[in-house]
Amino acid sequence: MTEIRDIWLHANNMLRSARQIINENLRPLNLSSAEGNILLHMFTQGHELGQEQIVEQLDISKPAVSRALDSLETKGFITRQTDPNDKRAHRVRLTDKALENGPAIERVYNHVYTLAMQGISTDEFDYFVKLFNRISENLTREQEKE
Amino acid sequence: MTEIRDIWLHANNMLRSARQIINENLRPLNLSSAEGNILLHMFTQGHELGQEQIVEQLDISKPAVSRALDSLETKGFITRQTDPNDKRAHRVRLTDKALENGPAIERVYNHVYTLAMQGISTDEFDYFVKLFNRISENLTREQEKE
DNA sequence: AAAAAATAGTTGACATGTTAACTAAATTGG
DNA sequence: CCAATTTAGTTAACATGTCAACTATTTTTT
Repeated sequence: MTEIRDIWLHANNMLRSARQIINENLRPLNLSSAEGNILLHMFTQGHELGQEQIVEQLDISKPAVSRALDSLETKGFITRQTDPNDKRAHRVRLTDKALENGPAIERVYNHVYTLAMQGISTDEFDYFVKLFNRISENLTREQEKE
Repeated sequence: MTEIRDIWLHANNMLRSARQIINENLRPLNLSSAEGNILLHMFTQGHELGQEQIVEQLDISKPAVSRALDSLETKGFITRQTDPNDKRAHRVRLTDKALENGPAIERVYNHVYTLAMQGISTDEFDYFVKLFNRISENLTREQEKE
């Protein structure tokens, strides 16, 4: 019998497994999955972004982004500069080091996505995402009320 | 356009929202969601379980279960006794206090499940869980190889 | 039966996230 | 134009989970 609670088990399991695979495959590059997530986003969505944009687009809290960027900066994958038009804001930019490693990093993520989708058709996948979106919105909407 | 990466966003968002709602609603009972998850499981799956069973059935690591049970024991919701047939193992049992609060706790979780499933039919839901199960297994299988 | 391997649970270190409280800068509305 | 509010980012505290290493038993192998 299908239990609603199974969704939580599956979701947790999917995220944990993916994170573990990503961490393992990023280790040779001296990157964690939290850091890789941000780099991947910047490769595809913009080589220069404000921190606030990263927070919003990746839907992660400001402190989590702040710390991941600290670490990425120390490791030489990004730079942070004060935005001249708004001295509160930081422009985050990918370094050459990041760009050189871009293809390798993208490969790690594509590997995981390919694995996850084995045996699932595009139609099925689209439907799945659509349903997931609805569930996710159902909860977000309610939660904002509280 | 539907992006594979959206699944991760939805999954994270769903789990976070649900956790926050549950935490808020369990707070008056002096329980966290990590603790509530275990109690809920025991209400429905067995008022007396070995720790190892909890680990397996909820798919959470041994240390996480061990610590949540420490806290539940301190708060008086469970007791732990050494299994007479295996002195390594602990029998975890719900206390009267837990049983009294059972209906309230179940209500919190049912509320979240109901919210999440708003506007989604049973058929859609079954299909969703089936697909999720496949994705989850795809990753678990691979990850075990590494 | 003794040595070796497996199992149940705990502890420590750490990964990744959150909220709350703060600073500094920008914006707004009286 | 300036007091009040909002916004970008950081820091501290903590929630929840992981893995690695440990203890204490039990089971298996020889």
